[in-house]
This record gives sequence, structure tokens and C-alpha cells, in this order.
Amino acid sequence: MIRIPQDLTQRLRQAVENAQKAGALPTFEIPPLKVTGTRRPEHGDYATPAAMQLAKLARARPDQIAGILIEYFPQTEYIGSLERAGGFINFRLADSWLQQQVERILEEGPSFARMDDFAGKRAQVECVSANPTGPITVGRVRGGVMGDTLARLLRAMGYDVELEYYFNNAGRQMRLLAESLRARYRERLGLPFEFPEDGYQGDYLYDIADQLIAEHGAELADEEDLTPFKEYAEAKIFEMIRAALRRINIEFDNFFNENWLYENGAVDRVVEGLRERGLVYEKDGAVWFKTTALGMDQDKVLIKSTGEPTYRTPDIAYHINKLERGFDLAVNILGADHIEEYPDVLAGLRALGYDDSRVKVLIHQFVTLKEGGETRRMSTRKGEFVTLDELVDEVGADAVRYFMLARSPESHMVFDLDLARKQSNENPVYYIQNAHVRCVSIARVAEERGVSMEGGDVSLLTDPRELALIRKLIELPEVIDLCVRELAPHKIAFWAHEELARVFHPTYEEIRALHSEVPEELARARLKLYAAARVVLARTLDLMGMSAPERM
RNA sequence: GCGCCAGUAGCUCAAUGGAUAGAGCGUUGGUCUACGAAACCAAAGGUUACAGGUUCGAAUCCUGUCUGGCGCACCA
Repeated sequence: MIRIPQDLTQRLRQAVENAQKAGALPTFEIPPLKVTGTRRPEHGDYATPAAMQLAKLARARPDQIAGILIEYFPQTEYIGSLERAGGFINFRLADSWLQQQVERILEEGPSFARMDDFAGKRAQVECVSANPTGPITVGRVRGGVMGDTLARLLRAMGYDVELEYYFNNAGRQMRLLAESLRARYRERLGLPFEFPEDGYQGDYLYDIADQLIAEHGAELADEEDLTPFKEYAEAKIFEMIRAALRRINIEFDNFFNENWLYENGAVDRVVEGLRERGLVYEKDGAVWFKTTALGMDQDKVLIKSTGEPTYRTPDIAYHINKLERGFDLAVNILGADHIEEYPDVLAGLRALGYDDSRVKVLIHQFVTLKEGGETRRMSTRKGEFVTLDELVDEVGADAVRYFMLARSPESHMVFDLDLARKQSNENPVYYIQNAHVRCVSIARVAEERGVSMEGGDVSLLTDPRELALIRKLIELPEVIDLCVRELAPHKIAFWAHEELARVFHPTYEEIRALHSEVPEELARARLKLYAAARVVLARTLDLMGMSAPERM
């Protein structure tokens, strides 16, 4: 499937070269040129300000250059017209080509907008990566939705993608969790208990304690070893997390335990590797990474004076592991609170001779919950959170996915719970899904009335509204490309709502297919159009991990 | 104090340095005896936080100021 802006950009460049060869333009190095969609129909479908960009280099007036570029532009079937508008060049798609795309979408079906740019390449997306100390917070959910959607978009571009969850089940936090569970266990058994200071206060530990009692009775009541509590809590909490994520269609391919990096010596090798390169020194009993030698503000600690590594040492080892597993692209989705850590990781990778350009980091800002006009702080420790399960119960899985996705990562997102509750009837989610429902519905009614789209002649689709809908349908490959190129999965959510569904509904409302005044020939052609729209809507919803309902 | 991110319509948010800054929600007023009205049409609503600067052109880039979020550990 052709991506028009990319193709036009190439042709534009060709036009400049052609004009230069012919002597119509002076010779100069051609800067990157830009072709964009337009905001107004009178500006055509695509436009370029290239002539203005080139005015200085070519030492000529923009409108003259525009004329020259048009003259030397390599024509192609999809371009209906190209015209000069001051310094702009406006492109308009050919009606006949657009009509033909309806057939094409129907032929491609569910594999429409499946591209092979990165066929044979492997990508990994790491997200969520919360330690198993409690239900995941809404911030992690945001990262998970972004990651899973990005994974789907990468697959559409041909990547073989793995979704990975990185976790740490050792250390102080897990010990605290185990102590908290032991306290709840004893509490439920009616025994004296000591709840640890800074322990995990959430109700979920009561549930887990109850399950523990159901399985083991009181046999662990005097257990000194924390291990059984830790293992039990970890297993149950992971179960909770996975089940909750599954409800919003997020299924991880791999869970990676940080501990393995210690067991196989990868963490030690990071320190040794850096030491061999003279980037390590000891001070105050700690081992330091001389990041100032790599252009950073201050040196960082690799191993604390207690002998335990800091988080950044295994993090470097983990990223090396990703690269050694052969991923061509490894995207890490992180909350803003981790913003300081990845420069260290990348510096470590570079210092050890790895190609850090394969590692990309996508940072998202926090999610604030608002309820009753008040913002709520999330804290796993204090047990103050709205769980993903609760969120799904309140607004539905599709709405959770959509809302978490439909904001640019750097925006500080406010999730208004009151609004979300109310919103079940006036939600953008339904606007998109209803478009799909309408396509299914018309096909059903057509069948009931014995009208088939077979043999429909798409060249009858000449109404501007019909053509406008086709224009939107064929944008999907461009949108996917854009999302992947910019690592901006939220853009497909905007497009689905504000472009695709927004153009669909008025068209559907006004362009009737099964009406007594519509000749059957035209009806068949329109049924094809709506069948194609269904294909694109279903594909778009699938890319966002949302359902494509057949009835509302 | 330092760093990162943000500040756009009443609210939640868009907008690749390009043409007249757009949606949704909310508000107001209209549309179904035709494929599901969870829809459609229309109206009102803006000094893009503020002040300078760069540019043919700035919400976008630069400088400064203000406000908010997050960091600034031998926590992860």
C-alpha cells in the first residue's frame, strides 16, 4: 500500500533534480523537503511549501520555483492535479484512483495496512515492569497501553515483536512485602502480630493472607523464614497483575527476572568491563562510574558501600542482554520518575562498545486521578490506589485503553473518575466503535433485503462525501508509519476518532445505500464502500487493542 | 537552588516551522414513519501563560519571567 506523503516527497526531490539538470534551477544541495496533509479542502489533499524553502537557495521567487517544480514533476496515476497557490504546491488525488482503492481494501481485508518495511527485523518493547509488590498503578497502566499499542504498530510495519516485563523480586521492598504478608496472616489467624513500619497496607494482602490460610491453614504461623511468604505473595500478585492486564488485552511474551543478571554474572561483567576501560574508581567504600569522563555532570555509584549494586548496574546489564538477544530495536517505556536513569544506561552501553542507537526510550508523564474535585495521590505502600480492575469495572476495557492512549506521552494526564463513570454514554470510544457497528449493520440489512455488493461498480462513487471517506480510509498506512517513525502511539487514537470516525458518520448519515430512491447499481457500490470502511475500522481498533463490536 | 516535562476555548486535549490554531465534552438551538439518534446539522466560545528575539512565515525554535508536575540518593 502506497504511503502518499513519502512518495510525493521523493517525486518532489526528483522534480528539483530534473529542473537542475535542465538548467531551470541553479545547482545546490537539496535540503529535506516536506509534504503535508492539508487543513482545507481548497488546498487539495496534500501540499508542500518546498518552493518557499528553496527560494533562497535558488535565488528566485517562490511562485516561480513552484511553477518550475510542477513543470518537472514526475507524474503518476494517483495524482489528479497539482497546482500552484502562491509558494505552495497543492496535490489532489485522482477520483478514479481513489475509487479503485475500495476494491483494493476489500482484497487485502484484515491484512490491509500491513507493511513489510521491517520484515525480518526483531523489536522488543519493554513496559509496565512493576515489581510484584501490589496491584499496578494507573501510571504503569498508561505505560502498558502505550507499549502494547506500539508493539501492535511495529508488527504492522513488519517487525517481529516481543513484549517484555522486567522485574525484581529481591531486595528490601520484597522483604517488606513478605513481612507485611506474615503480619496479615497472623492477624487473620487471630495471633499477635507486628505490622512492619512502612509495610504494605493495601487490602489485597488480606485477600492473599486468606488464600494462604485456605491452602496451608496455620502451619506457617511460627515460620521464621520469610521465603514462603515472599514466594506466595509474589506468585499471587503476579497472577493479579497478569489477569488485570489481560482484561485490557495486554499479554506479555516474556517476564524477565533481574536476578538472572546476577546469577549469570552479567552485572559483574558490566563493572569489570567499565573497569578495564578505566571508567571505574573506588571512593568512600563505593564503586563509582566515571560518567563525567563521558560528558555527564557527575559520577554515579555502581556498587554501594554495602556491596549491593545500585539499580543502574543491572539496568546496563539488562540492556546489553537485550542487544545480545539480537533485537534491532529495543523500546523502553518509562514513567517520568525514571527520566534520569536512561542517560546513564545509554552511556554505559556506549562505553562498553554497544550500539545504543538500537535502544529507544519513551517517557510518559504521570497520571493524576481526580475524583470529587480532588486529585488523588497513588501509593502502593499505603494502599491508596485505584486498581486497574476497578478502572475496568467502572469504564470498560476499551475505554481504559482509549483514554490511556489518547494523550501525548509528555502531557500530564488527568484521569477524571467521575467523568469516566458518566462517560459511558458519551464516550469517544463509542463514537469509533459505533462506526464499525453501522458498517456491520448495513451489511446485515442488505443481506436481509437480498441486495449484494457483488458486482458493485466503484466508479459510481463520485459524491464528494464518498470520496472524502475513501481518502480517510487509505490514510491508515501513513498513520501507522507516522506512529512508528515518531514512536508516538497516541497518534493513531486521535486519528481514529477525529479523522476516521469523524468523516465516517456524516457520510453514513447522508449517503444512504439502501433507500428506495437509490438505484441498485449505486447501492451495490456504496455497500462496497461501507464494507471497506468496516475493514479499516476493524483494523484500527485492533491496532489499539480495542474490540470491534458488531452491535451496540 | 539545579535539571527534565508541561502551560492552547469553561473542562480534557490536538496541531511535521507553513495558508483562516482544531476536536471532544459541556452550553444554546435545530434534525428520525428510510441501513441503530451511542448519530447528524448549526451557534457561541482564543491576545496559544507573559515579555523580548530569530524567520518570508512561530502555538511550535532561542532568551528571560511566572505557574504546575516530576526528578536532583551509596532508593528502584
